[in-house]
Amino acid sequence: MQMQKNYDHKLYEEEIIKRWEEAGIFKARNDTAKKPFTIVLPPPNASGKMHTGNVLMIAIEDILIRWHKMKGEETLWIPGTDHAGTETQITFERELKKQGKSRFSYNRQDFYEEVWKFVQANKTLVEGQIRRMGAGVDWSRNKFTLEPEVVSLVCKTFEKLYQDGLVYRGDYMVNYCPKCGTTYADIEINHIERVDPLYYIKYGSLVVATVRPETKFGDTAVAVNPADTRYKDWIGSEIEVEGLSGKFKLKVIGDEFVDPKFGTGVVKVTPAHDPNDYEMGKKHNLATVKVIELNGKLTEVAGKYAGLSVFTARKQVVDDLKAKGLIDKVDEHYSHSVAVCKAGHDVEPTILPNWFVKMDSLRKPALEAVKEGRVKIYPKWRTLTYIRWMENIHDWAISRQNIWGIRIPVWYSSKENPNLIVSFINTDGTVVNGRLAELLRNYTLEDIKKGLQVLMAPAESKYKISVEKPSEDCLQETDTFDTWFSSGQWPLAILGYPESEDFKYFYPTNVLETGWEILSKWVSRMMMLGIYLTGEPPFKNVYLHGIVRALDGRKMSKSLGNVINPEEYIDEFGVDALRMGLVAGTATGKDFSFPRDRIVGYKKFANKLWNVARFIEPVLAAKQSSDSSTNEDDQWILHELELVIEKVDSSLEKYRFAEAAEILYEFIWHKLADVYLEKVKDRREEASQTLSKALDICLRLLHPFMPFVTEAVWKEVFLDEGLLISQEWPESK
RNA sequence: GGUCGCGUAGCGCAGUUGGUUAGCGCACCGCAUUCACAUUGCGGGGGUCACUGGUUCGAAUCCAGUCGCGACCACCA
Repeated sequence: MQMQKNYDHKLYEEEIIKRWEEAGIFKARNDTAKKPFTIVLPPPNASGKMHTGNVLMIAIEDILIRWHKMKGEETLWIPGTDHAGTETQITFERELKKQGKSRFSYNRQDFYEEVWKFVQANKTLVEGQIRRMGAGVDWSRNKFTLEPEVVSLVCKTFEKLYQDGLVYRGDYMVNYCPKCGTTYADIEINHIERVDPLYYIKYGSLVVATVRPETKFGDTAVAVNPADTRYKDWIGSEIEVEGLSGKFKLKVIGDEFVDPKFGTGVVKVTPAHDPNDYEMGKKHNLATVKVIELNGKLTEVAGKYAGLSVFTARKQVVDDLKAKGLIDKVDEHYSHSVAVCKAGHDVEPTILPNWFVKMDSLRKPALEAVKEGRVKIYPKWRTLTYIRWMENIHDWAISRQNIWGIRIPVWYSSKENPNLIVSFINTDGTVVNGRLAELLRNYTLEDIKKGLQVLMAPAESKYKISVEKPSEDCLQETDTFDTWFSSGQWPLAILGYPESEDFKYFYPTNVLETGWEILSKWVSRMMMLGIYLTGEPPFKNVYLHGIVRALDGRKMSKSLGNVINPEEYIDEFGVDALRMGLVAGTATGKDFSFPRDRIVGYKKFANKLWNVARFIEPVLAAKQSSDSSTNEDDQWILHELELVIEKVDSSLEKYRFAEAAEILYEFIWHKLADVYLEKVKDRREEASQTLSKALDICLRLLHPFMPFVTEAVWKEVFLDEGLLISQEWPESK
């Protein structure tokens, strides 16, 4: 059948995917005679659609997989999706709000099941998109992070960490968001610049400057810099302060932390609600007085302000201080950075018992593996980012006050812990909360368990860590694991650690390819947990791609309205062009703007290749090549072809994908088509062998980059040879 | 504040350990047009490689500083 004049991607993409699937090309076997090559696909969130970053990620990983497969290795690329705890829950709760409901309308169990249903639909969508990209993943090994085997591994790891003394429950200063009802890890918090009034408040004969006057009820000292001559003599003394509810006394402490240049050089110390004050409090043995409740309201220590929200209280406190003449002055234009959560709410530094993993012993081998070059990071300069992060890491809070996630396997005996604070939905549908001991007078433990929403265990609670429920009188912790705690074990979970054949054959994986922005959040955690459990880093190489920004060069965001939907580009230009354009868009792993021009260019390139084949195919079909001979033109193009094979190989070995793409583009278009094809027009049949060889090798080399058009052309020209993906990678001499 | 990076043609970028006339895509200008492809071909214009100084026979490339930009991390009551 004659080839059409132009290549139309829409006619081929779906059909080619089916041919790969039917041939079972990407289903990996544990073939010990072959060298394994493994990539774990960074699991996209199951809560949304694929974005341009995912496209780039899939494109690069598919290049590696197809390249190694053609080189004869046993390749395995495992797909999966992530439950993305906080993010998914926020998305789902937004949906609930539209129906006039919230997570407090459900007990824990029912809520979890509702989110599960919500996620299933999106998960199917994302999986369909990965498939449409032509990704050579092994769907038979597909996993979701909340499947039983994964949950079981994650819980066992937690138990093991605890047995090794690496888990503790501690009072800790956390970033607590009263609106989200959850704590956030430091790395999840954003700091934004904002202008707020800075109040200068009279503290006896001293004046302190603060943006948070409402926390004054929790002050347990004032601090000055020991080198500050103005206040040196005050250190160690006690000052009497006229407050809103009478006089009180405060110690004056000296601490290097205080910046003499800020405000008056005197700082009020509130250990319960400020991370630095917390540190100072520990150092100077100060009492910790809680002013703000977990619901964001002031506690009884605030006297008449108790029960008010932070902002209301601040306003009233300031008004009352003014009325009493206790405000010295107000700087209305004080610009400072404020910690905000993912949803943009102000974060309340709060003391809350949480589960922590000690980092000290875990980070050491993970740092050394990179420093000693056993794990290589590309581009090389990102190595520094990793090393700096690992050197400065502190203990990791792994508990989240989220429902959507893996529930922490910790148990509190109802008999031993009368002070547990419990919320549950009663059999009549009302929400009841209070101290467990009191609730048990009116309700049965069974009813509480059944309707359980949240429990909060005070610091002194007795607990048991166990994957299995220890006894019937126990309530399970309602916190879940930080998503990064489970995804930090993803390479192990997905390979069936510790017993499976897959794990024994395919671990450690060869390349971990992901965006550099999760180097610290994800890559470092996989390193630590992977080494901790197996003694070996989970991957040998890390390739970090840049972030794809919008056409205007800015970060894509819904609010800017500049988000690019990859599917539109797939429709218009084809998967090959989109993939190749993105891969060629940046050579250094830097962030880059969505390279629309290149995508257009590679669509034309696909057509160019198609027409090169249209030129060559009739020559080969005539099969009169017995009288073929070579002249200097043939020798020239064959020589150039050798160079291309070498260059593409060496570029790929160095993870220089854009370079390899440009080499192929340049050769096929400007040497093979523009020069060589023009020259042989008068002696086509004589050159048929050279033409055949050139096309054959070009298709093989280009296949990992543009799998669809190459496979389509291959079928037109070399049908008898089977699928192109099953051919061997060209070796340079 | 700490760290990493960036500044090369109108725009978007490449330039590997310093080495002949600094490249690529898009855009622009001129010419060609049934012959594989107009999703085309041939030709062309356009750059003090941010600035200053240094190392060198030789610097876009190495070093120091200045200016401008970005990101990450940390954080100031």
